[in-house]
Amino acid sequence: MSKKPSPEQPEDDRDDALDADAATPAGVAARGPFAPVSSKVSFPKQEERILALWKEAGVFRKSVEQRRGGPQFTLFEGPPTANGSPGIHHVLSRVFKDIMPRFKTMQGFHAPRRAGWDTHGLPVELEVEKELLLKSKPDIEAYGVEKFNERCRASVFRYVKDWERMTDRVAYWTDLQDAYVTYDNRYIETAWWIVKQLWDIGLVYEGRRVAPHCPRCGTTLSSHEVALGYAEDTPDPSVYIKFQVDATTAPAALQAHINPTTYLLAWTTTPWTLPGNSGLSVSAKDAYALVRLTKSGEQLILAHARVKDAVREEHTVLAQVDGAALEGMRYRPLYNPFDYGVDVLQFTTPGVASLNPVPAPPSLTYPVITAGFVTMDDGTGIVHTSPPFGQDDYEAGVAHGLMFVQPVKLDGTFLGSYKWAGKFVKNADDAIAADLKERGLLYRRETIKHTYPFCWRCSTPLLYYAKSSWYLRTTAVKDRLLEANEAIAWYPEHIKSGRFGEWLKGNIDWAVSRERYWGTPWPVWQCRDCHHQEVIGSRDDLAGKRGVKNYAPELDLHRPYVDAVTFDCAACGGTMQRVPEVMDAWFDSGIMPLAQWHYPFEHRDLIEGGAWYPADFICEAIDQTRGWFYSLHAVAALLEKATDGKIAAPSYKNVICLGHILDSKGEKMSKSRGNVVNPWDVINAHGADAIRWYLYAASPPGNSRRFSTQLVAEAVRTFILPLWNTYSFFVTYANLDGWRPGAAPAAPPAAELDRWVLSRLHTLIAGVTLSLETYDPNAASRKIEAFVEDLSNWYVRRSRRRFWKGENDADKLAAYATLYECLTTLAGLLAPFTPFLAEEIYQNLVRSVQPSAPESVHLTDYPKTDLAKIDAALIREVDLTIRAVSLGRAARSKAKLRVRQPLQALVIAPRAAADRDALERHVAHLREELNIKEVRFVAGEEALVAYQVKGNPAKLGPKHGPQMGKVMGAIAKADAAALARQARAGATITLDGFTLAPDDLAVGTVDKPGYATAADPALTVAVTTDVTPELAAEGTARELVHRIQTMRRAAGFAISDRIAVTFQTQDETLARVFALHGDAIRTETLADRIERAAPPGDAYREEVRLDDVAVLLGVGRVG
RNA sequence: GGGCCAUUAGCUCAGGUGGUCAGAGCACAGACCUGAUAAGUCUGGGGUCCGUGGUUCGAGUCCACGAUGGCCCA
Repeated sequence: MSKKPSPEQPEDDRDDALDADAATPAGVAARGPFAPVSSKVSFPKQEERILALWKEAGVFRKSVEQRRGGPQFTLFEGPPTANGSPGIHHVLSRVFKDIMPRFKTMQGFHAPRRAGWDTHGLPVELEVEKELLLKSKPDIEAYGVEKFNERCRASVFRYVKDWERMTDRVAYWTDLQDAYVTYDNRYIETAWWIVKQLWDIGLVYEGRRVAPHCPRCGTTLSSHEVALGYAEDTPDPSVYIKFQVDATTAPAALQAHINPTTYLLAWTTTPWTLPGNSGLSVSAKDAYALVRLTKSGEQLILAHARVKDAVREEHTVLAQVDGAALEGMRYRPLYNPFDYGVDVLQFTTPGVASLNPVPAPPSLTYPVITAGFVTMDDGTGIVHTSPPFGQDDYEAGVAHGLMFVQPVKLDGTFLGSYKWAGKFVKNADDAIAADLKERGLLYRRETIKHTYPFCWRCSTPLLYYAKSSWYLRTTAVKDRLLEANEAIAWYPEHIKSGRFGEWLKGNIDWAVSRERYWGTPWPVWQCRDCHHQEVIGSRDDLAGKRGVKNYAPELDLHRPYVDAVTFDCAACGGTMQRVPEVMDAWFDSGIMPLAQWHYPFEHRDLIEGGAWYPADFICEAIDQTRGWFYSLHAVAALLEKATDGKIAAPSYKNVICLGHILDSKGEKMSKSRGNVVNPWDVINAHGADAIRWYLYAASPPGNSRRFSTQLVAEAVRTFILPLWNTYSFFVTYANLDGWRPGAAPAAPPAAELDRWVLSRLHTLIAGVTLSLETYDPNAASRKIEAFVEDLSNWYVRRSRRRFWKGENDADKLAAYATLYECLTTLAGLLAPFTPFLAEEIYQNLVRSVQPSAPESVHLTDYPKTDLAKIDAALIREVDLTIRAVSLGRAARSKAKLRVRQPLQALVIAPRAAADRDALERHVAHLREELNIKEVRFVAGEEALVAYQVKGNPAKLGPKHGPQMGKVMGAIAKADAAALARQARAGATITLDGFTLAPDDLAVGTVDKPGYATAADPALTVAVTTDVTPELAAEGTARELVHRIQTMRRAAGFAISDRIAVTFQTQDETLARVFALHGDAIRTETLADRIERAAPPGDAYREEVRLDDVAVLLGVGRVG
């Protein structure tokens, strides 16, 4: 091996990596075409330079534009809110959103991407309330809705610069300039249009729903807010109430036992809801008992299973019936609302949530109903039901046509003429209990502690309160929701029928209005006089109304401006005024497919032509199943019905549903815990590619994942650096040789190594493409990792001498062409994953020598598999060879024979004949890798190892007990090889009358003298351990080469410097090594001469010991 | 209280349809190799595959119940 003259490697970090036309750095006389690549590189700095290049050349725009005319690939951006700074979980979703359109673009799809911002909603209002120190809705109104909404509008883009910087820096390619914004008038107009379409076919209605309500703030709380305010161990009354039965309505089975003091016994922790009672719920399938209290003679009806806990006095069970039999039985109200001046309404048509006033009947009774929510876990199995309070109660009221008695005002105080009128509900509990006790209707009273929600702002207990709300009748399209879900490909798949499917099955109508300020105004106008209602479907619609006032074309459609617009009532001529509600911000997000284009007022072709509807791909975290995933799906199904299928469901075809990012301890990241990872710390330390690669490769996207900066650093070490080193290696040698890519060689390369790695490469292309086409970036990235491992640790290692040799023969050129193909193909494959690294490699390896090539890797086509280059058999053979090498190293290690010491033979005993044939084709690699003179094959491992068979006392003891000694003795005396063969074959062995199972024996192997072995299931590999004086001398010579090379480096010589070597030793054996192997040593170390002499004064010298023999070595530059 | 997911080595994770599946990487320890050198290779220790029952000739793998954690709902 001869070393060619070479320039010194530049140490500086290159600054012109991307500038293919830049002059070669001063002082570097590279003959090759490639910019030198330092193994020390700052990836974050390099990425910044690449960002600048993309920006300058407009690469993103070009990548989209050049595919115009290709099939469309549409991504819907789930709009984030920019009123908080982006965290690592936002990086996660941006990165997974990014990869698919990049991949599809390179496959020829036209994939325009449009950003969007979610700008409405309670979180925005809360931020502003906090800033302005406002505490309630009255506070906001006093401050002024106009000014309040101005502040909201100003705050939503507070962190938009941070978002844009992060988006740009992690290379999430999306059009931020043309982002859609949900507060835009055009966006709102589309929202109105959609509501109108749904209204016209009866999918919109006004109803009530039970919502957590803060009586002090006068507002509904979102579930998120409720979650903030739960207090455990809240004491509350626990009362058992007696409801007097109407004897004539009792079921036949009980009739005979009913007396005038027979009661239904119910339990509640909220006595203040009792005046609103209008029904008692029982479980149809459970047994109920009529019990007689011995002492008082009173009779109670309650669940049989609850008698023991609820009735703690002497009693007898008189009769028993199923809950179902109690249905329809009636009882007298505790408080007849007609006597207390409270409005009485009723769900007059069971199943319809519509309330009508009812007149007072001559004698008022309420019914017993059956309901699914009744359990036998606590209480009496009879549940006091009050439709104005509690979701279950309300639904039961609708289903059974119960009366609706609301004795409590929104501020939480009682109205009417009750003794406790004007009191706050919680303060009325005692008065009500006392009143019932006085009337003999209180059976028992205790106090319990349980978890109860309080307002997180003012600590007022929340009331579940039936409030008026606008609904979208999603239940009318429930079947379509389920059916269309079948057409969506979910990743991971379990979401489809699991979390999302279950949610759809339990579908209830969507309460879509909010009594708030900063949101899309609900487009219903109502007549002040006759309550006639109209929905406005567009600005023109509003402008054209008869008698319209306060409307102008430039009108901001938000509150309070839109509230001022009135027009004449078509029914009575009165004044039509907008109702006060705004829309749920989830509705904003759900209509985004149409609203981002101001459909149908503009861009009809984009939607109706199918380019922008439905989406091919969306991607968000799992918490969106009931958020955006649902709002999109629900809007699609409703619109499908309203447009006769013109806008069809589903509105998206593929979803990657991401798991959450947890901290390194598996806990949720939250500001209060202080365990939030700032994405910038990670980006600045390791780069965006590192964080991207980690997120793709570490675990399947649907799993929640523990995150730490440490793990990103690991991704750099295990993947990015090995790839970078391979690339750096290639550039270094290609430049030394002046190699440049030419026309691809027509014939397949002669070297098996080349054919092997290309076969691996093209298998990889097929695998990665398939994985990405099935939305599995995780599988794709793992395949790439495995390939880079093979490329770096087998192909390059095995090929190093081919690159290093002096002459530029065909073999060397083939090696260059092969490695070049691998690296440039990897650049293409990696472009959607690690866009910066891919670009760097592409710019230097392709653009620099091929000015006509596309100016960015992101403008190239995705690599395509050449099936002709795939040789599956060869891949298996090399895999076997790598394993044999690994075993050979293990065998050497066992015998403590370092690889620098040549050994005579490697002996392989393959189990399968085919493996022998395969390995025989690769003996050259085995010899070189293991530093072995010859490779031999033997038929069975008996030539290499002897068997040692012992009894396994743990197994044999229980079976043979006292006979153990005999059994062990028999085994010891028997033929070990024969026993081993039988045991390994899994046969039952009979020995001296004992029956032995295979695992009764412990089979060990002992290397035969002269061999060290290592084995895996397919191969046993041995090295000969005899080191002859000749081999020893050769080993010492190699050791000397190594020491001299190390000294060259320590002395700071250049790779190509020629040297003179001197040595001094007392040991004649060592001196003979210099004599015998002097030529080899000189060649390897680029030494002109070797002399047994003292080192000259200017030489670099070291006293070294080789196997306890001292030698003074000196190296000096010559010439 | 309900639903979905996860639980495999100290850490991060692989382990289609039950049959060498007890693995990889990192970390740790020891050794080796090396002009890709702030890389690389090999070896080793370390695990009741969360627990308990069940189905089966056979269970990380299927079923039931339970525990812990995450998420979404009550």
